This record gives sequence, C-alpha cells and structure tokens, in this order.
Amino acid sequence: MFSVSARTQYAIRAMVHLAMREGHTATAAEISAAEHIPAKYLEGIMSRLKLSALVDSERGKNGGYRLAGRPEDISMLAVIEAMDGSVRPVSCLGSQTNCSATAAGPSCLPKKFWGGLKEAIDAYLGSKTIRDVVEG
Amino acid sequence: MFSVSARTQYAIRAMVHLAMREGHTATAAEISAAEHIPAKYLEGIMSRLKLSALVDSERGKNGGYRLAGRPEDISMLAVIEAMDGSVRPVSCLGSQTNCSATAAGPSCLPKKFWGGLKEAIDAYLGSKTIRDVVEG
DNA sequence: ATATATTCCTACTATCCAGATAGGAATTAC
DNA sequence: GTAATTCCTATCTGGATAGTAGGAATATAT
Ligand code: FES
Ligand code: FES
Repeated sequence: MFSVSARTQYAIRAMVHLAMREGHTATAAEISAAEHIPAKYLEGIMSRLKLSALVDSERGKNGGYRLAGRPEDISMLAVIEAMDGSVRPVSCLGSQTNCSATAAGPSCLPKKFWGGLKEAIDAYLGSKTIRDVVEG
Repeated sequence: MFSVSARTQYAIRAMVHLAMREGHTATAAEISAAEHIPAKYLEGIMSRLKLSALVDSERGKNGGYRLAGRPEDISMLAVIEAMDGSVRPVSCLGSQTNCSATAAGPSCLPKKFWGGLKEAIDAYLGSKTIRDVVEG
C-alpha cells in the first residue's frame, strides 16, 4: 500500500548523486551506471526534473546535469511531485468533481479524512530535503 | 500520487454504512445499492473485511454483516490494511531484501527517509477511526 | 421438506498503466 | 566535421486493478 513508483526512486537516487557532485555536472550515462538505472529510462526522468526546474542541464559535449539549487533548498515533495504529480489520495481532492463511484455530493463523509491524509503526507515530504537524505 | 484503490474507498463506504446501522445487520446487496458499489465486487471486499475480523457475518436467510466492534475502536489503518496490506512505500521496509534496483546494501541512503514517511502515514491513519469519518 | 435468501468460494476477462526500449534530431565542444 | 551529449516521439509488454460469472454452502421461514 502506498508504494512509490520506480521512477520516483530512480529520481531520488539521481538527485542524491548530483548532490554529491557539489555543482559539477554529471551525465545521464554516468548516473545510470553508478546508480543502476536503465539509461534510456533515466533520460526521461532527467527531462522531467529539468521541466520542474530541479536540475539544470547543458547539451552537447561535456554537457550534463547539475542541481538547480542547494540540496537543502530542494524538498523531497518537489522531487516526488515532479515525477508523479501532487499527492492526491482520492481524485476529488483539488478538483470540483466527486470520486467516480460516489453519489454523495458535496457532503461526502470520507472527503475530510482523505484531505487530512494528504496534509500529513505533504507535511512530512515538504519538511525533508535532498540534504536530509544525503546525510541519512 | 499515492492514490487509493477503488477497493479501499468501497470498503470505507461499506464500513461507514454499517456503522450507521448501529449493530443491525445489513446485506451486501443493500450496501451495494445504497453506496453504488458493484454487487459482486463488494462480496469480495466484505470477505476480506471478515478475514481481518473487522466485520461479523451471518449466512443464510436474514443474514448479513455488522461491525465487529464499536466504530470508535476500528482504526482506518486497520480497514486500509485489510484491503491492500500494510503501508510500505518501498519494498525493502519490513523485509531484509533491498529494493530491486538498488545496489547500495545496508547503507542505502533513502531508506530512513521512506521509513519516516511510513511512520507519518501510519500515525495519521492509526489515529483516525470509523467514528471520526462518520462524524466528518 | 422445500423454497428462498444469503454468505462464501473459485475462476475468468478486460482494461489500464508503469516500466522499459528504440531510433533518431538538435546542440555544443574540440 | 566528428564525437558526445541532451532532447524528442513512438512503441512494446507484463502485471495489477476492477469487474464478471457461476455456483456451493448455509440458514431461515413456512
Ligand atoms: S467524493 Fe471523493 S472521497 Fe467522497
Ligand atoms: S534499498 Fe529500499 S530504499 Fe534503498
């Protein structure tokens, strides 16, 4: 239950790898080899991280990736959201529609419960940074 | 991200329905109609709830289901675990093996981070009961 | 006894999506 | 101009989730 996608785990390992480079670029191929992540799959991951402005990239020879900020300024929530979107236990949270099979309308009982879960998860993930993970 | 299975949502609605019956039995067919849950699918759900001792059942004519305890004594964590097992963001938690693609061995950096997430989720889900959901 | 209502059990199907792969286009350093 | 690299688009595949089908076991009412 609540298992995390391989993509997210890969992304975190990649970010940790970049953090330990302290500003120096690392190529996708290098990260792939060091962290045992399928090379072509990792390319897509790095692309998403770039899109969310969590990493900077340089193309061409001697190119590569580096963190877009200090490790202590990049929250784990940001990394995870870059992969799989925001935390949303049920689809009705953050949108006007109700969960498909629920006829309950605006007074659906479990809705607050799920909202509380989202807040608890966001609070934890938002409080942790890449640096916290690197330091163990 | 972290979306909950339809099965779990169904199970919670079924438990809430039973809670509002205050000890009187309700048949699966009744719950199915009231909560808009596919009848045959709900049977399997009730079976799991029974297996985890969250509901009692009576077979035959005039049979049905009732809560196995007071609503305030049944945690949401128990209901959710009955459906989809325990909260385990990464597969290495609670078992000796490492996550498939991770070569890191015992010193895997993200492991503590995921453990903390599990604790945060368990703490929230464990603190809420069926009664809390019924009362909104 | 028999009919009826119910839980309980096993198996099957369909659909969706995460994970992964393939091939190449654009860009930059030397 | 060549090699190294990011970037883009398309496609395949296995396994999980959601749902269906059919009936066996069990209890009640009449
Ligand atoms: S409508 Fe989303 S939980 Fe009820
Ligand atoms: S081995 Fe499970 S998170 Fe690293």
